[in-house]
Amino acid sequence: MPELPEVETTRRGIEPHVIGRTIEALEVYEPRLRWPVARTLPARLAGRRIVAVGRRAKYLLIGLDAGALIVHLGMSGSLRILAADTPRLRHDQYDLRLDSGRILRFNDPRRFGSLHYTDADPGEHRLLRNLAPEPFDAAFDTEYLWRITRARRLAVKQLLMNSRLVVGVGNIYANEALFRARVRPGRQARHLTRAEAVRLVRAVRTVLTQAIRVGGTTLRDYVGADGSPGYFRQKLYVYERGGQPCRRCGAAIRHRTQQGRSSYYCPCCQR
DNA sequence: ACGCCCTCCTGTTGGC
DNA sequence: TGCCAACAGGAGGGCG
Repeated sequence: MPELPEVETTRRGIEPHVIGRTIEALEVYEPRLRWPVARTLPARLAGRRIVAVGRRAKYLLIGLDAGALIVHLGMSGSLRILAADTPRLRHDQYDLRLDSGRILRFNDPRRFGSLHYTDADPGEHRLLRNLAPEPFDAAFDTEYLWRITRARRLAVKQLLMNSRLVVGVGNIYANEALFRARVRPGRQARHLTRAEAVRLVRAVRTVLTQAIRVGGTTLRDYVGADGSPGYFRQKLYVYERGGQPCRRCGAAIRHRTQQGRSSYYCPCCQR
């Protein structure tokens, strides 16, 4: 599912194809996404030039000469660069037609993705305003994690997946980071030790970095801008490995449902 | 303030 | 073999 590494891979993949290009048209085939795509969007975008492609948490920010697009891939979305005459497939939801003769095409079987336009600073948009610091920012350090875990009774995995506290980490990377930090997903945040906080900050960063390096994780739908899958699935230690031997110690990986989400951990390596 | 739960959606899977 | 229910999950919003 698109988490930070998949969004960053998409950002890097589309950037060279869209920077400096002018948007000829936005064609919306299915406006019923996570939030309805504004009917006024095509008129606003026609003729705008793309000047930057950024990312904040799991949001892609496409900077225009006036305003910006805020794109979310949801849980099954992907953005691809294609020739303008590429036949449409099932679940293609919108196309951004560029003056290069190519299109930026959004495909999303489950329609949890979204597309917004803002004429102000995207960071002030209601979707971005309350997000936690980026995992690679200096602000995301042991001190920060220590502070937000004190007095919190929620499970540390829920904390990692709460975008007001930590961004970019979804179910896959939360499980993987916790394995690397040797902390069980169900542990209460407030019971994290200082040493574990140090390891967890490091683990979040390294797992995201390593995933970005191989183009993210493809379970089913996700592909990068050129249509190629991510290869981090082969590097997973626990996710979707219930019952299989731990790659570190050989014990059977456990699976359990936590707040309706799958958690995986090694009963031997993780405390 | 905190934290749980619901909701959106559809392809896949597993059980009977 | 075929049908249907359960499941998966990002994340905002509602509620206790």
